[in-house]
Amino acid sequence: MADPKKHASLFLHEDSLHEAVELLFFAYRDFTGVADALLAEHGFGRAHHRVLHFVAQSPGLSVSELLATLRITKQSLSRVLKQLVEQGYVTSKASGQDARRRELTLTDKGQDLQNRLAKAQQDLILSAYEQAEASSVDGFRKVMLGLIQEPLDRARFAAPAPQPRALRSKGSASVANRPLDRRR
Amino acid sequence: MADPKKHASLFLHEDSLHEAVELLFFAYRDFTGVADALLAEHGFGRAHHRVLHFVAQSPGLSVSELLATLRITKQSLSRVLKQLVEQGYVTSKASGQDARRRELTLTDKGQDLQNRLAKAQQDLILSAYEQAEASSVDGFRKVMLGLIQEPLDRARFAAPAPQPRALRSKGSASVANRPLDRRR
DNA sequence: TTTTTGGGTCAGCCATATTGACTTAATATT
DNA sequence: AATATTAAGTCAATATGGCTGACCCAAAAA
Repeated sequence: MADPKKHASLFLHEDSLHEAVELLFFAYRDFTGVADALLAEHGFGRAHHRVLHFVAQSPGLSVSELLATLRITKQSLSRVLKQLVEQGYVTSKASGQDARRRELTLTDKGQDLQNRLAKAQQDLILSAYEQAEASSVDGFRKVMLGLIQEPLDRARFAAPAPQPRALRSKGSASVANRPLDRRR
Repeated sequence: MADPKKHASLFLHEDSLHEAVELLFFAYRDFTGVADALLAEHGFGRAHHRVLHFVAQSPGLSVSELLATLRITKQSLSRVLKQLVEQGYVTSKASGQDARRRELTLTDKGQDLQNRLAKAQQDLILSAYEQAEASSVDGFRKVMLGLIQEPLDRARFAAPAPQPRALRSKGSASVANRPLDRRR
């Protein structure tokens, strides 16, 4: 709205706003769908998958950090987390610094399942990337980022275009290895 | 995988596969979130929203068509559909051609709610479009389309680049006005 | 006439979410 | 040292939105 020229060009795509609503519905339905069969084999659901994903990404994160990311209540998390811990997919050990905090990590068994779940979804994304042009990937990324409302969640994703060399470490230190935000 | 050159360029973006998984999670969470407050005011949930959306898009569609799109069972749909009909958001009348079929349409009340729900989500999408470059929208669209597994659902979206003139009618006959696929 | 189809319904189950209240242990504050 | 706050866990009750299985009815098709 701020830049009238920009808005004018977007006006041409007004139908595409409606279309985008459906694209999100169908794409997300199928994106989650590819992991469901695998989860069902283990008697798990999507809630378990989300826990595995975020624990895999930030090993050692605490229960309250996980709660903030998932945006569910402690009671809701406790049920699935308890199953994952009891069945040996996740370990929960008290922190050295603060013994109240429980640091969550995946066991080998948990990592193995998470790897297979991630592969199923990443294969789908790869095939979508292959069907589009290479330039589409960056556009996809920018629009998706714009859909994320919560600034803290948006901050999880490194800036794409303007990358100060100082911030790029040698390894592929993507967002995957950065600790979650610990601010209250 | 078929084209090794293409794959090589995608290889550079391997981290982006992992990133895309999270983008989908957060973007979809916030995308659905903007409609939730409005739905809650009416005592409805996302299931009601989906019915309103698809009935609005294809007025007169049948129950079985809606079931196929939503991929839920008749029993699951019946609960929410019954509420929507009883509370005067949706009408269900027997078809002239085939009296077994019930043709679903929105009442003015239903259309009004659907308009407000759509606006909330479309405002979010517009703001995401504005934050990205204009070229990003097409990339977003192509990748999202590639994520849709079901060919019938993918066919809902008109081809973007190669548009045979014969298929383009005069009005803005977007996907919104095309009847749903009636194949089994 | 018989079968199939579209739609509806009853009954029960499961997964995932919610709120509210409470406990425990550890850390922080005063 | 006493008190408050925090992180985590738990119990109980409730809601939503899925599911299966078993039916029924009426209309259309075979």
